[in-house]
Amino acid sequence: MAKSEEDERPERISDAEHAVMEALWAKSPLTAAEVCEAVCAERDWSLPTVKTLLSRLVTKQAVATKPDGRRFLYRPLLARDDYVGDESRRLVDRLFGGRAAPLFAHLAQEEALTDADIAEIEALLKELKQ
Amino acid sequence: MAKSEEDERPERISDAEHAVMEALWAKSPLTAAEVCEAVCAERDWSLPTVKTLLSRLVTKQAVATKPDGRRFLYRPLLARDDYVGDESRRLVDRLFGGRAAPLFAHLAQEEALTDADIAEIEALLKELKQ
DNA sequence: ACTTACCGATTACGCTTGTAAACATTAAGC
DNA sequence: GCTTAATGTTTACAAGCGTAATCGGTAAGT
Repeated sequence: MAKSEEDERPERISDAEHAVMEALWAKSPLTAAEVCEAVCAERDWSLPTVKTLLSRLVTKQAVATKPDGRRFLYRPLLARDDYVGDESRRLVDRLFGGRAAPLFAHLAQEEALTDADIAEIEALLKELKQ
Repeated sequence: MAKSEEDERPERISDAEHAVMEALWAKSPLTAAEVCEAVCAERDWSLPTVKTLLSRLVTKQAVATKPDGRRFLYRPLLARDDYVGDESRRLVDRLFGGRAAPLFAHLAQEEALTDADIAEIEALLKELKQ
């Protein structure tokens, strides 16, 4: 295994592509038509658009295909947790110098925190501290 | 005032543009050359690149200019807090259905929370709860 | 006054993204 | 067997972005 050079270039996933990923994370595998059923109404897309996005995601190795008769079944290769973690960290790094507390302060300030959020975060903190 | 149609289209700020904004948020007003001093080394940019980004930011009404002799002084029009708030909310909306608690769960999981963060968040929670 | 150096403005150019049409292939129905 | 409908592939094209060179004006030095 001396050769792992052209390997993992994490290739950012665009906004439109992300919508497709969400559909596949919600349920997979799906055909292109099924993905369209899940997202075309919401985003006002046509089936060809979804197909383009799916191919790009395949190229980016974020989605895998398995032939099923004449068509393909699409399945996420990238785990949602990984994606979400990467994106969150990117934001925190870019805007808050990598520290989460100021992010929290901002969300609190904007009243983006519900009571449930606060309770949940408290519970998490308790766990972290022990 | 019946006419406020061509008004505020919030025009997303790109990644490169954001770097320029950070320089201006750190200190302003600055000349183009001074902005370059602040960011060109880091991002490996040339002065013309910075000038392009500055013009685009002016077009997007995120930066204002004031003539100073033959050159311009650049100053942020968009407040950092507003920008940061918008971006944070966008992320939370897109990835966590608008709820902040799952974001924290993720950051905690990735050990992106330092002890200082935890202490700070606790203090904020205390304030929020009262 | 003439040249020079410094600026903003204009133009450039390849890449990604959003959005899709056109094309090719093939399974299925008549 | 031939047509049609479904499906992936190829091509398209405008807008945004990253990165920058060039142009044109003008203040400053000589």
